[in-house]
Amino acid sequence: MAAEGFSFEVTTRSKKSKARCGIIHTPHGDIETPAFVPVGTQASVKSLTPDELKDLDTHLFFVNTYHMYLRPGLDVIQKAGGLHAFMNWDRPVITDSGGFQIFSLAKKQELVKIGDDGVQFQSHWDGSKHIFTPETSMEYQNMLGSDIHIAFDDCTPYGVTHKQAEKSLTRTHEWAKRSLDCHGTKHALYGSVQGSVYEDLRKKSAKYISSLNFDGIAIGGVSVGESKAEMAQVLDWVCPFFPEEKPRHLLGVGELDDIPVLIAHGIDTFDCVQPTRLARMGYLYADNTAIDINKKEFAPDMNPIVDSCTCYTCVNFSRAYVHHLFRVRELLAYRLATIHNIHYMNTIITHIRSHIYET
RNA sequence: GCUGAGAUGCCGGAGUGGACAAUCGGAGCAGUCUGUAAAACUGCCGCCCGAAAGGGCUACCCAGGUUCGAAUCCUGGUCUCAGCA
Repeated sequence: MAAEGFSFEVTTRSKKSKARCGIIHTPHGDIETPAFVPVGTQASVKSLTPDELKDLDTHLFFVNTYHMYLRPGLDVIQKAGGLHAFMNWDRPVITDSGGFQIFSLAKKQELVKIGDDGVQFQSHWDGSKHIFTPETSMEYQNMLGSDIHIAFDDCTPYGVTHKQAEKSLTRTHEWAKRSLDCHGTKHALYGSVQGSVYEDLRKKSAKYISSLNFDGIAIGGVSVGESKAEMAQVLDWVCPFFPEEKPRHLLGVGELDDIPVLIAHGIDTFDCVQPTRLARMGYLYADNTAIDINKKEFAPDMNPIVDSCTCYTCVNFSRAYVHHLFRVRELLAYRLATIHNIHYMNTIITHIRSHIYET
């Protein structure tokens, strides 16, 4: 039984690779795949308005349940009429389960305690303690009303032993089952594949998650410190097990050079902080790399960031101007940079899509 | 002109006899960033040698002096600011 109003169709398959084009249908509209999914952790893709996101041809973005739960609080979002109404975004939204924060908050400080039943978080705002379980994560995501939910999982850091990864994976699988059991069909739910960099665990996980009645597959536990070769290998192991008719989301990946690789593996959507974060640091995509617009050499440079780029930033402003804005820390800098980087990402993907159509 | 305050590295600004090449900001320079505690973080930041440890040199307005030792104390300059005439 599929989630209400949710379906996926593959429209084209590449003959050269596992790449495919498709459409994810959701109650808030369609998502053409492959697609880059910008991250808007706290119900905002930093510095952009929803209208700007739409103009960039973004159809789906990523919000974090843990962050929404802490602030503004789910009661506020419910009062607003759900996440979509709260943010004034009428296109689809995908929410994270909170699973990644186990990894992320534990990395720097001990803000997290993991047990088999669930996880105790200490709020990064005020230190107050909160418990997330598969059941509460599903409940919270339902309260948010996002279109795609992710099962509660345990993301292992790079360097864990096989034994640790196995223990964590067992937990993730139990949590996957529990997530599914209590979730309902009002929204789509993706199961999360883990297993670190171990072939047997990854394959086991891919097989298991594929066997359950999820609406889609999420691959987690990558881009946590392993090499790009290792990441590609994980995709090699895992992707053949996935049902063709289900969409696959790769969690947290999306550096420029990752894109062709992940698409060739048959990934349909992928989210990543990198393009928007780099933008805010002044790193702007150009010629398949990023230029640091803060550098002095750009001070008198009257060219656009990228000559051929048709984004709002490149059409209207020079490198010199964007350089200036960053140097004096004007807020417009972050916005113009973010617009450019998302546009750049989307342009690359559109290009790859058309390539898949042709082959 | 009188009275008072002060002059510190690119800038702001600590330090008021040894632990000072000099706290801390800012600027500058370099680097990091992949399900965002990120408009963040890290390093360098007098000159020379060294990968580093470390060593050498020149330094806290100028000129003298006291002292084993001075950015710090004394004398005399120069300049700046505030108040009063």
